[in-house]
Amino acid sequence: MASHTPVPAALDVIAVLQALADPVRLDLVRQLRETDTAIACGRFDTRVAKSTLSHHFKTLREAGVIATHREGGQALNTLRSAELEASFPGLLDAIFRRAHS
Amino acid sequence: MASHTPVPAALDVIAVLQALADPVRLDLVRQLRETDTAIACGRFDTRVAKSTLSHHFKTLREAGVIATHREGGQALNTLRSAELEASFPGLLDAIFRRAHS
DNA sequence: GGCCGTGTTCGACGTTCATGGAACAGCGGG
DNA sequence: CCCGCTGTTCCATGAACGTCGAACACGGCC
Repeated sequence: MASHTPVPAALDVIAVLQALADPVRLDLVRQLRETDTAIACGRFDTRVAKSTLSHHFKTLREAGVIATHREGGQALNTLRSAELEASFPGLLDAIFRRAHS
Repeated sequence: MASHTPVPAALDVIAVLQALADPVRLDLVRQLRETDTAIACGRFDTRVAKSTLSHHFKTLREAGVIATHREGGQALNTLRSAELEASFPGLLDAIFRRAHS
């Protein structure tokens, strides 16, 4: 299951930065941030294989950047904005203010 | 030479995040940020070998996070705070507000 | 039950990376 | 001139990473 990955107790700076320091993952986070609604794994705009996508989601989940909850047949992903803002206020703002591509 | 590495024209988000997403490098940046003065490569508080340290400095330099200028017998490193703030305002603040090595 | 859509897991492959030792270059001081 | 200090480069090694295809698990739906 997707929710099998435990949510980290405290957000680790290195883990979060490593999770965001990848073009594909940063783009996923960007899409989550733009819509601000839960997005199923298969609905993202990306060119990588679905197994690769699943791996990236796992990385983001383990870093505490996103949360995944099953609903119906699909896994809905949400950005953990509140937790990120609590640990690193302004981080995503700083990254995406100029982050294109 | 240290100054042989050209300063990147525009700061790349991925490169900056990758540069900061390493415990050793993040600690180097933290030390530079705390003192806010130029620090020679050998003056940093770290446990890695000097060749490893040189490699990390190269990474930080190529990402545009730090600048190195030779003076006397040693290479003085400075944090490129202005450029970082211009490209990603509040990034370092967000990272180090809670980043306790 | 059988099928299909959705995600995850499992190798596997190639690349990148962090690390350290050794050798080298530049520079200053005796 | 030679020695010591500082930092870089070269090479090697082991680990981690990104990528994909195939196989599997789960849940609706006909």
